[in-house]
Amino acid sequence: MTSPNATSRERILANALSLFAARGADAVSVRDIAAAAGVSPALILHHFGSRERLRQEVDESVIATFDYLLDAEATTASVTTASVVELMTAGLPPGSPLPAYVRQLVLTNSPAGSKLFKRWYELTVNVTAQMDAAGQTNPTDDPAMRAAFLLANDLALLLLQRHIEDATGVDPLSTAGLQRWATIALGAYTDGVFVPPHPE
Amino acid sequence: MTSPNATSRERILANALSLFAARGADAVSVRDIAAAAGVSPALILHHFGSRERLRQEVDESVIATFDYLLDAEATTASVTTASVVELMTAGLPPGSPLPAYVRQLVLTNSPAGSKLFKRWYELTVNVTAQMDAAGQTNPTDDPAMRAAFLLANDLALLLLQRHIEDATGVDPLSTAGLQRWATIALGAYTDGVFVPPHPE
DNA sequence: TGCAAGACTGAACACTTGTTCAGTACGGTG
DNA sequence: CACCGTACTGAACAAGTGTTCAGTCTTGCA
Repeated sequence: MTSPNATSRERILANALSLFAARGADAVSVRDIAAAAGVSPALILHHFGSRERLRQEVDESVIATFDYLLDAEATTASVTTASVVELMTAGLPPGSPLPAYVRQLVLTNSPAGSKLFKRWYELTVNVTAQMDAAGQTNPTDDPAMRAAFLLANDLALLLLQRHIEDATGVDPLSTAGLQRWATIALGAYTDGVFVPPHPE
Repeated sequence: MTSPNATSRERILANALSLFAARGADAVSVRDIAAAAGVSPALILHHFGSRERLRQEVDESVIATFDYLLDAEATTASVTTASVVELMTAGLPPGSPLPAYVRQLVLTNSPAGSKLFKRWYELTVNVTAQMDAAGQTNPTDDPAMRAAFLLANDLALLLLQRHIEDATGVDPLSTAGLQRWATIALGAYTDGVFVPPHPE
């Protein structure tokens, strides 16, 4: 899980991230993390002061990772889909605990979750505004709500991953699943899903 | 919160539901519920045997409520939007803790959450299949994934309510907010959001 | 070599948790 | 009336929690 020559501090952080992601931060004790990292519980308090500060530091590291991913995306690739989920699956190693951790962040009332959502929302507003200006979207008189709609739908895939996998039999975050999902989403957002009530 | 002539057992159930919905079931102690219901902690164990069985009973009552709502919807109204969120906001009293509880259910790995999602998924599959047969939808070769997409987008509104309210300034589950949201959703699903890459 | 600073631990602390249990109050039935 | 079952409580228990602390081991610098 962690490279064996990592410092104890780094091992604590990495294992805390994994455990928080898997079970939710409130369900993980200092002793759990200590056992996973192979250190004594007291060492965690020595390095981080309190359980809460460890949690905050994990939050900050996650936010920093996303800042890095967004920067990398902004410089290298062109603006393609502006999908947070695709950004994550493309930029993170396959077994990364980060998607699960983000799920926990967004669903609890943590300030880090609010920060991430707010950042993604502004990104969505900007991208859709650019597309508006380029004439690539159908006009709307409620761009704020439309951005929220698109972002929420994007995150829904992440939040409901398990349930969607249960229902359809395919992990929607796998390569194959994501492709099917993206096909549906793209089709829905361009051609629509329902036919207009007054055809002609 | 609860009618004063309700039995202690009913008061315990109602207060447990509210507290579970607000904080998440794992963050609520037996003593918390006892204090809210105005009884001793031991009485909760007397009526329900264990904390876990109380939790299960709350889950069952929530599922029963949704069964009732779905039945009522099926008999009275015609199939309009098949939106779970609209079903909830229309069929529940304004201050109901149920939406928040469902959020908790769906986010944790609880069997009750899986049960609800599976039920809603089948409902979505059926409704879209009917619309397919009636020629009210654009054709797709992946109806299973399309149903998952529509359902996930619907639930996203519920799961991300707080964040959407923070970002847009409007509670998307309020009457006004829901109307704006529905307008966006309907427009997106009929006319599309993005213009096709090859216009003509 | 000596010493200071940091990494690190085991044991203990005060507290909260779910649960048990003996016992009280009460309401209906024989 | 006596009796029994049920609702209900206060006190206690064992286990788990975050945190503290005195003390050991190691490392690098004077």
